[in-house]
Amino acid sequence: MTITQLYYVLAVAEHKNFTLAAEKCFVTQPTLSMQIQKLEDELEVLIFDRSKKPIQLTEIGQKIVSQAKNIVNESDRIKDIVDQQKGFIGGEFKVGIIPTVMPTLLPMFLTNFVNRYPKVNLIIEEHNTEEIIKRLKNGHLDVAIAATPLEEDNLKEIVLYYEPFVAYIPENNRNFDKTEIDINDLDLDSILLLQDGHCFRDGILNLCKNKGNFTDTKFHIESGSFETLIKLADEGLGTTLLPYLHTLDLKEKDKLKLRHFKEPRPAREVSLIFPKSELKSHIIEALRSTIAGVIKGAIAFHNVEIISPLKNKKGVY
Amino acid sequence: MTITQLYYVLAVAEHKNFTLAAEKCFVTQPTLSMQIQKLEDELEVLIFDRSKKPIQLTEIGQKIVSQAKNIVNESDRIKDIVDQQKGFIGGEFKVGIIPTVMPTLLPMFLTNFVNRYPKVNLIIEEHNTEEIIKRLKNGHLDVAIAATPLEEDNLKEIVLYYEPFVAYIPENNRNFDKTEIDINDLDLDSILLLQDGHCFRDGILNLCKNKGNFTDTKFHIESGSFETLIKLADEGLGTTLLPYLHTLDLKEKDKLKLRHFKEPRPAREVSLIFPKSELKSHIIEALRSTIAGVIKGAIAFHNVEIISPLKNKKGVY
DNA sequence: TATTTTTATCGAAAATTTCTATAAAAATGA
DNA sequence: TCATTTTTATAGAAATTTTCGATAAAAATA
Repeated sequence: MTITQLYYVLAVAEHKNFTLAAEKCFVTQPTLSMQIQKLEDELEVLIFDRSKKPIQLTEIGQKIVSQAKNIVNESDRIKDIVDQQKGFIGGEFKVGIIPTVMPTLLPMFLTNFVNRYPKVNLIIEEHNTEEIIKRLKNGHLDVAIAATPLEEDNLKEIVLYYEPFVAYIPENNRNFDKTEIDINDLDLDSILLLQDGHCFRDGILNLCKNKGNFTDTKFHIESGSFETLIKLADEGLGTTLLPYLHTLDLKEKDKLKLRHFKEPRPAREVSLIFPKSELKSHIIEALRSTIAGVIKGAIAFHNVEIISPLKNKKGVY
Repeated sequence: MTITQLYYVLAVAEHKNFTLAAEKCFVTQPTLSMQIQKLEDELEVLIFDRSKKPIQLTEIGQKIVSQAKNIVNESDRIKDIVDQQKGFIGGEFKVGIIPTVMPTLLPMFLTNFVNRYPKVNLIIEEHNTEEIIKRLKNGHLDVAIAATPLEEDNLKEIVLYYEPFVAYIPENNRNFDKTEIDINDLDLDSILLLQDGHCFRDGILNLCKNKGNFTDTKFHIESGSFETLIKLADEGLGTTLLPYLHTLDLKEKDKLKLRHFKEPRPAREVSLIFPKSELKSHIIEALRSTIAGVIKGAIAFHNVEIISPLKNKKGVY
């Protein structure tokens, strides 16, 4: 059994087609067919059911593929280990970002980073927090950007910045006339939230719980994007909370509906998260310093007391 | 990079000698030398420092070896997965056993098992509970026999038997004349115990704690074997507790010093422990049924109320 | 310094992987 | 249904890789 054979198996498992898989592996179809046959002979099992179209994995084939992924993954890491030791900043680098951070943060650092580290092949993926944790742990992501603290075993967190929440209050709302707003002013039943799984929502709910005024009311109107929430709020369906960076993109007339919170301001902690093994620590540090550089100009609320929703934790940002 | 090359690296790392490593791999020394050079060329690092005698791993070499172990381990599992699917009972099977179970249980089932499953290459290792958990999780053991419950993530437990504790009371002790003994009769300060790390000791301490009369006294006399404890007890240094199976091997005159407990009897739960992935479930079941068969005759206290020390759990054994 | 032990290098032999060409089988479409 | 297309398997040759035996070079030992 060779690692190459396992690669070939994974390619066929993915594309369900020997010819296509061979192309992706940059070999001819007979080469790939023979190598897979050799492996099947050695293990004395059929990995693929070739009678089905498209080709299917056999029961045992599924288990073999799953283990083959492990092996190929682990063997790819050898290269990473060597790069790490050499301090080489380059190679494939997979970054996971949560949806509520992606559109605002990514454009701020992307160009900067790829110019500074041209040898890094950056792969950005959007996932929710749960998926991000899973992928960091199984090695499908090298690093992630998400709301913290997560306090997950084997994962390390480095805070990038604290992003305050800003209330978006439509004109007909009773709080519209206030210049600054307090958390307790908000009617929790009418806060519009993001759908489950988005950590930003978790953040807000925890915040409310921590303030001791969280009621178990069901929020029937939930959306996956702030754009929708803003429109719903404008329709008079309630208020919503926006992370500060999102408010920068609002239309001028919508910006008039923003109300900052009184101190301690609710904020979310946004961090770099990565496996404790720190396999790509040099690239991670490169990413951290790039983001730190661009964020400094954008979030200028230094030394203001804030309160982080996920941990009711006070800090200075 | 090939799995074979990684095997070769591991062999040299183990034997610190190319010639010897080549022998163990059943290839000639030039073959092994060249393959390792090829890998070093591909990774562009030196794995071994050949200037030192005996040969040493470089810093990066250590990391590569550690990862190579992973990869080789994971690739060996492919064979296990196939065997598992086929229901084949054979191949390498590593069993870990704690020291306080090893000498009594192993002789009872070993011959029986190897006769019944001649294709299994049984490898027995003695480790303490902590080490066993580690090795089950990293794949160095297929199954283990230890005192339970452990309640470890990713490990499954199947109870083999409940083994009562029997008090060993020297003649000069105030409890010697009792025919049956109660847990509360024992003077905790003078119970002789096994040294730390042996789960049997943990078992007794928990038992005492559960009975609510555990004092934080330091036990200055601690030993690694029951034989020593018995001798110490005979010297008048206190009493000790023995697992039932150990009492069967005592000399006749020492058996006179044994006192069984009143119900509910203190007992330890001895279980098979294995990864939830159940890679070798057929062999594990074969082992379980073999042990169950021989233990039935040995521990004949069925339907007697017992109390298990690790969980203050009552059950019938 | 001679001897032994150990590792590296060389060229040939053996084994393997891959390729091209083509056959066989299956799916598609008129 | 039958020709056409698509897909996989097979065969033999070429290329590559792995291994070996012989031996050189280097290091350790006596």
